[in-house]
Amino acid sequence: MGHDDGVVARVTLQTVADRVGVSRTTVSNVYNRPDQLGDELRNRILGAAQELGYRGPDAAGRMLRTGRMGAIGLLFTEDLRFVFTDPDTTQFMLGVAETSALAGTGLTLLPVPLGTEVSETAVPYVAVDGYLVFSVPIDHPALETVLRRGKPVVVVDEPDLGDATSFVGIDDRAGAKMAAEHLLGLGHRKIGILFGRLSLDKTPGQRSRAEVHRASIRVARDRMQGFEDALIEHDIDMEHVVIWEGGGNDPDSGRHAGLDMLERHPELTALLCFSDQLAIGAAQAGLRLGRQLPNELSIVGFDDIPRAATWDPPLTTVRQPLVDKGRVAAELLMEQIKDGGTRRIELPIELVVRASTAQLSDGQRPS
Amino acid sequence: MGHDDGVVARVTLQTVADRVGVSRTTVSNVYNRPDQLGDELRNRILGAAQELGYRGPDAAGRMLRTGRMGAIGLLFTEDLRFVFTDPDTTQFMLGVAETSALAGTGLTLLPVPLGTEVSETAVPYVAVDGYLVFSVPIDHPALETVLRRGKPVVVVDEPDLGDATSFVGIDDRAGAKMAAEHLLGLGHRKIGILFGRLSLDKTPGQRSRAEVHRASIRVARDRMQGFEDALIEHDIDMEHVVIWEGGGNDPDSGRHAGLDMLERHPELTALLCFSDQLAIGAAQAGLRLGRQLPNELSIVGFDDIPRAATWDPPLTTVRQPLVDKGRVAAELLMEQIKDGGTRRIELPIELVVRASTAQLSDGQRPS
DNA sequence: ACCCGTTACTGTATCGATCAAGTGCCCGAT
DNA sequence: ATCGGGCACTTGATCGATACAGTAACGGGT
Repeated sequence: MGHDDGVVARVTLQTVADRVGVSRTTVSNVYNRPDQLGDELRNRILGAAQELGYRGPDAAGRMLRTGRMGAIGLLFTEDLRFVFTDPDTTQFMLGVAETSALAGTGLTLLPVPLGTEVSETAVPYVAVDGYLVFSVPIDHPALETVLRRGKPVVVVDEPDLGDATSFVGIDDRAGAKMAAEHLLGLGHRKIGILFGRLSLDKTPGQRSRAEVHRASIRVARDRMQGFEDALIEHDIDMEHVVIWEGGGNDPDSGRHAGLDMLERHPELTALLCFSDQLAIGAAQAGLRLGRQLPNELSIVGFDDIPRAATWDPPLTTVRQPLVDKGRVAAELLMEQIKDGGTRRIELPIELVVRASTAQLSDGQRPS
Repeated sequence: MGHDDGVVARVTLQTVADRVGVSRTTVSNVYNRPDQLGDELRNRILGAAQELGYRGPDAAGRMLRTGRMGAIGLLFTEDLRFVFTDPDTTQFMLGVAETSALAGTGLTLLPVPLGTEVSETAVPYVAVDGYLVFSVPIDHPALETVLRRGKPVVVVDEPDLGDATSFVGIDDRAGAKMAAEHLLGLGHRKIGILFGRLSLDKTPGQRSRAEVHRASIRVARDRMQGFEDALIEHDIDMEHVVIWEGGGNDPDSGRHAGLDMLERHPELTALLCFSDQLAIGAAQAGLRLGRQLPNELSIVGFDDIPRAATWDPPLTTVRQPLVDKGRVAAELLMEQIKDGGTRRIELPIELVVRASTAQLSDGQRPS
């Protein structure tokens, strides 16, 4: 060995090659192109490898030469807990997992919880061929780190970085408009809007229209636009629409925010929720306050997570294909790793009308 | 460049070093030991790096030299769907994720679904410092592949490979004995046993005692032993105990198997289930057949997943610390990566009595 | 003036594998 | 007898970075 001794001599391709009396490359071929060798020699080499305790080609050496890492990185800015708990995320992951399994590549989870220094995570150095960025606010520091590495990147939903990366998302504005139009069509006029989070700092509470338009989370901004498109068309005075930020995208946040909203604004007859998770919480809040669903309070969600259909009452919602989103995102990444090209894909959405929304009843009409 | 040209010249440490007029090593130190340089030089180098578009040290090169990959691999033999869906697994993952985040290492998911060739997955080549093997049957081919790489391995639950690897598990035999003793103490004598899966080939149906003892899944064998320990102490004739294999570890399998068991053996007054997931299914089956729980049918689960406490009726179960299991497993792996030592850790278990079990009622007693 | 420790850097020796090109040989076709 | 071509293998170059030993310059203490 050289300067750094002290270790037991490692067994490498060369060791095996020397023992058998062939070249390095030939031994390499045993593992990578077994068909290029005669049977007899291959078995002889395999035997020697076994005997010497050779463990197969070293990952680092191979990576250095080939430039391929055999794994893709998944960037999350939530607590990793989220990945395994939040239904939108798990659905998405299912799609990613399917594609990556098909491609025979590993899936490296890279959680960067709020408050963690990016440099203390594996993000800057981890061996991956590309990154999947899942719904990360544009001002998150991990984003810069990932971009700086210059590897292929696919962004899902957030943020939109133009042609530098591939992008998968939906037409959030149109989806939100559908949801609002549905409620307006049922006669509702006093409609509340419930967001999960508008930016990285998450204090729950009422928000002004302007604040929402300044949100750092694009999806929130776009959906707000969609809601407005419909509401303005129906001559609703936007300045007086009740808007709330729940602080998180989970039923608990939805319940708390829902209680606040409905207590301070009992005139509301319907709620537009940013997600099904929030909608579920809001529905609980409605019930808690003695409102019958959907007759005394209509609720619309977003996403169509599995639970939406089985909830009581089943949620009216805007369906987006979450599993497909994961699948497509992973496919775009593989594509980009292979030929470097970036693409944008917009997945279809659809209004799913279930039992959580109803015609505005006579009793609810302002006299 | 050399033989394989055609690429735009890459920017490496050397490029930057040449530009600034320092040595490669000094540039390396800018990234890895920033404190070893004077401020002025560091900034000059950083400036040049920026200007040349240097993206920071290459992962492959670094790995080759240091031998550290910065990620750990998680081997699963189930569909990856399982990782995000099965509550036992997600709880476990939470613990793993916590520890790995603390250590600043990536988490590489390596699903090897049944029917997939191991060589077509990333398992044999992926860049990881060690593997976490989660409940893999001893005869699974992926296991050999992992072991052959000679990296640190921590096995969780299954299989027990002795001192070659670290091991985290519980005393399954004792846990099962607790569960059985609880039912026996309540007066039950006609007790059915419901397993999820005994080996890789998963056909549901009734099983003999001997078949269970030949199960390739150690946990199943050990728990069977524990059940027997208690039952035999209470003079139950083991040859006539009804044993079922559900085919999977989910509520659906539990429901189907539960229906079969109770229809063919209506004399059963209690069920010992391999997991809470199965117990939930079995409870549904009991209700479907018009049995009142727990008065007309007692059910004991295993694991104490979050849902067990909120199920109706809340499940009596044997608690094992699933999150801790993940945490401890990851810690043992880090330890082994650092100093090579293997250890065995047995986590504590505890019988949690809730409302799914009741005293054998008079009506149930054989006349 | 001398000793000795520290700081800030340089130079060299690898780490292990793969690729592109080349070599020798055998075989059938001309 | 010669040529072309394919097979089975070898040679030489290279991927990018870090560990470690070494050294020049500096400065405080006596």
